[in-house]
Amino acid sequence: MTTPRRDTYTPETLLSVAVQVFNQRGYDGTSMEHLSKAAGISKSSIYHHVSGKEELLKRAVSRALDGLFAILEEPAAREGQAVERLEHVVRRMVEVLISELPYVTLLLRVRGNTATERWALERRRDFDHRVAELLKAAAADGDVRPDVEVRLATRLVFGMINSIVEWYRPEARGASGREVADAVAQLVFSGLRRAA
Amino acid sequence: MTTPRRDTYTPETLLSVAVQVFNQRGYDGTSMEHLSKAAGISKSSIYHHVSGKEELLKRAVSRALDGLFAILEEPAAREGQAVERLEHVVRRMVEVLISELPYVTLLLRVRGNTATERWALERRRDFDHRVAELLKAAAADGDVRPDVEVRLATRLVFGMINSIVEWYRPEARGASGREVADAVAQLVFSGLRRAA
DNA sequence: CCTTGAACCGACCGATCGTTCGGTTACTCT
DNA sequence: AGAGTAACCGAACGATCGGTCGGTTCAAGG
Repeated sequence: MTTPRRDTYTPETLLSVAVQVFNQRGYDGTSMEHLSKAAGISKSSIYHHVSGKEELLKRAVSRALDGLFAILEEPAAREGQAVERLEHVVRRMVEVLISELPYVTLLLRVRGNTATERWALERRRDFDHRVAELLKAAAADGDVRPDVEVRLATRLVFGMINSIVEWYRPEARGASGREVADAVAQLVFSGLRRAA
Repeated sequence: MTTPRRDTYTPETLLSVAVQVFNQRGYDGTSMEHLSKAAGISKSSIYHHVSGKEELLKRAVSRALDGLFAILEEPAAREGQAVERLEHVVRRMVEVLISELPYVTLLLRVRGNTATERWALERRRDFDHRVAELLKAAAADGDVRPDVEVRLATRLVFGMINSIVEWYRPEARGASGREVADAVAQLVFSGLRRAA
């Protein structure tokens, strides 16, 4: 049994510091010196916990991707009408995005310069395609308006959801995750759903 | 009269190359070596045309910001009902974003590490506030649904519009700027406008 | 008390960063 | 032909990059 002896860093606690700095300065704009200053330990000490800068990135984006993919495994995302499953996924995306804000923020900003970043981009595309399939199915059911192209609508909806990371600040307590999810669902579906 | 003698670089033509590379690798992730390779001239030759890396960034974001602010000066953005002016600004934002795609893309990705980036962020905030005022006025007129908070709706709409830079590729000829603007207006306003 | 090992550090590595400098080339104008 | 100059180059600058190395500190376990 290894009990934590004192207040010291683990790869996880170090990650939470690193992700904050990454999001503030950008991954490429963050040096190990920046991280060491923010963490309050020396540059070399960071390498005692993680193998390097890129492992921190990998851990961060993995956490974000795991949270998103888990949504697709939820019962409400797998059973029922496509349009209902879609609405559930949209709402849960907003909630996960907010609960894992710094990690998803970093994920949405990777550009593909390293192998890790390209891997993250690929997994993101997979997820996007899975959601696009849902929208396509809802369109086939006739549950969304037919005058906006499915492909285009998917991208715009993703754009709206993902943009939340650009302004949502949990400490400001302006709106809870559920409230934001409600607003997004309102905007998305009152625009998407065929008028009764 | 200075006629261009041969096919040589000017600050403007060099900028168009640089912005492409910036958008592919990220500003911080782009070295002068990368730029020189992409431009086909030596690293030191770049300094014959521009004062350095940051001037390229400044020129790029200025061009994007000028395009956006010009929208607010158009007659249709200054006269008439607030909700009509808002719709015009939204449509024109999409069109400018697409016609100046690489420059706006770069603008939307700056993080604030340098003085130029912070200046760009500040001007962006100014623009956002101007548009938010329009939405607020439309809400006061009773022309948008009252059950979604104005502040939140503004951010989500901006998010949807700005996200276009993440996927729109002019060479693919999937949809013209006007077609995308139509789709955005459909989604935004069928969700925003009070049912008749 | 003494060994062990996690946590940490300063000094340093080769590589690369943005930038500068002293030229050379090649075109225009007279 | 000769002067002037825009466009360009290779070499090198000090600074900083991500990462390594040989330790030191200190609490836990026997």
